[in-house]
Amino acid sequence: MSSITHQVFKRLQESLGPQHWWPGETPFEVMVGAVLVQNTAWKNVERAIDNLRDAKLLTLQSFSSATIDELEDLIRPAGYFRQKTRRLRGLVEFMLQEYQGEIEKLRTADFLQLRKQLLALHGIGPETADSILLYALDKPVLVVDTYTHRVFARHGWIDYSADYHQLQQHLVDELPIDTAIYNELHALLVNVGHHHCRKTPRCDQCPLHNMLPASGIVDNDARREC
DNA sequence: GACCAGGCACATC
DNA sequence: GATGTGCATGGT
Repeated sequence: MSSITHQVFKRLQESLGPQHWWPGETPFEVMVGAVLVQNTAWKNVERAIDNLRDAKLLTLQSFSSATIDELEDLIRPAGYFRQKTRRLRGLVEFMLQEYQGEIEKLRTADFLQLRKQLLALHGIGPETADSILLYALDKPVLVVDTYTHRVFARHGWIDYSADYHQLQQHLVDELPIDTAIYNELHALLVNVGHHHCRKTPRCDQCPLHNMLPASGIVDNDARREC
């Protein structure tokens, strides 16, 4: 018997197809994007990443030797540019200090240990850490976000008060441990978040639109959900 | 002009 | 533990 979460995954996958995430070329670029996208539209992140690429600063080494002023100026379109510049410099500094700036050493480390180290950095919270682990380093870690919370809470599949870890654990418990599934599921949920849940709430185009809450009772919030 | 976007840290009660 | 606020740009 298939869990709700697995049904959601299959349904999204069937209607939306492969998502080809993360939209970034190198592990370092993925990490930069993971920080820059914090509470920000991806379009704005793209501008900042393009700026960094044009300035040849999309490598760990060049990024670390650039000046703060230069980085802030290039990162500006992504918003919160002073904070994000400091956060990225902190992340880069960490990787240089603890892993000699070598992605391969990050990749071969114990990922649960690495997760703790990332969370200890200023400005790296659970979603950013998990995005780095999954999308930059291919670790079997499921990323959850506000869209995930919104969809699952409004359908009554989890409690509104569930925190990041509770939501993540619930989903993982209902899925095989599989990096490819984690990769696609998060991407698919962001996709529906962008195209349905906000712009056209409760539309019949949404892949999840007629999936009923666990209780069978549709509350006002769930009614607004796709 | 208001509201929002793939968070996070910090203050206050 | 819950709730509120600052951070900042660009699109709708």
